[in-house]
Amino acid sequence: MGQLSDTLRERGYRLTLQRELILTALEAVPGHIAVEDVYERVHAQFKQVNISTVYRTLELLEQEGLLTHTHFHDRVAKWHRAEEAKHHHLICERCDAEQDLDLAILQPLANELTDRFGFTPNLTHFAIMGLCRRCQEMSAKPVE
Amino acid sequence: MGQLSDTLRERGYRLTLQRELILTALEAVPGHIAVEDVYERVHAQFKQVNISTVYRTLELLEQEGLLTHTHFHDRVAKWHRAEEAKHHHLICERCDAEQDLDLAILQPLANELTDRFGFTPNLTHFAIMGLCRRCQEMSAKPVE
DNA sequence: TTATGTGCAAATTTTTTGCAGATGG
DNA sequence: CCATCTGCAAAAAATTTGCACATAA
Repeated sequence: MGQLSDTLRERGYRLTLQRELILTALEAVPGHIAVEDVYERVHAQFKQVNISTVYRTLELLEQEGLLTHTHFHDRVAKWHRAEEAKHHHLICERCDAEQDLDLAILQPLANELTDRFGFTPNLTHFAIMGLCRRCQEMSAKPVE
Repeated sequence: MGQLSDTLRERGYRLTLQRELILTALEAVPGHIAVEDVYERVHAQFKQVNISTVYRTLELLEQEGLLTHTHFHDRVAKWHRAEEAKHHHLICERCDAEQDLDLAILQPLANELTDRFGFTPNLTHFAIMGLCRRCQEMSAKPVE
């Protein structure tokens, strides 16, 4: 089916029902997703799936370079497909909206960091927090 | 003494020995510091200080806008003085070295995000992970 | 058949909280 | 004096692990 499962099978991993469900859940969600959310989606379909299997599968996928995780302002890990690493995210701190961001827009900054400091940024783990247009307009008129 | 304690006192908070020690520890460390590290430094000097006091003090300082915290690739919160938010950090994923980064270098990117997407990035919480020059040179010749 | 994967329950790690007693101003 | 802080111990939240059993290939 999905691209992730193909890759796993090709590399000699077993395709269990649990893994299929987890992979499907990941493919259904465009942006970042917490372990807990993966678990809920999977568990809704198949009760006896355990959350430790979710953890183990995500870890496996990360080892295989298919997934990465980041931590935003809280301590909960958020996962997303490595393939999507081409376009990164602007994440609104207030409403959690995610907007895609093309890698190209970060390139000038990346080049400058390399030129000036010899530092090679890892843009795989990259998301910029802030306020989206809508929330900013709302915060113009006081709400709370 | 330190600038942080002055500010706290001015705002009507009590300056306990615990707080003094925590503030001194924070002022002694330039970059990011984990709760555990603050605790160790403080605890070394004054045995009966409890780690929950460290948590509570850091939280208070964040409320007062004197400190911020971020999460890097692990789930442990890393704290740093808000005053230092003017210059951000390049952090090496391999050796943990931190290099200061002037806000100015991020300004073109910030402007572009605002112009193109109406998105206002929160540069308070900003650190770029990657490989520093030294680690990169080392990884040229295989080590492991 | 059997190496790999899973469920379960218990352990770890990081952080938070309730409460009774201590203390700065 | 007394509102604010702290220590302690226990709870919560997120994640990891050991082990016996299950199962994809």
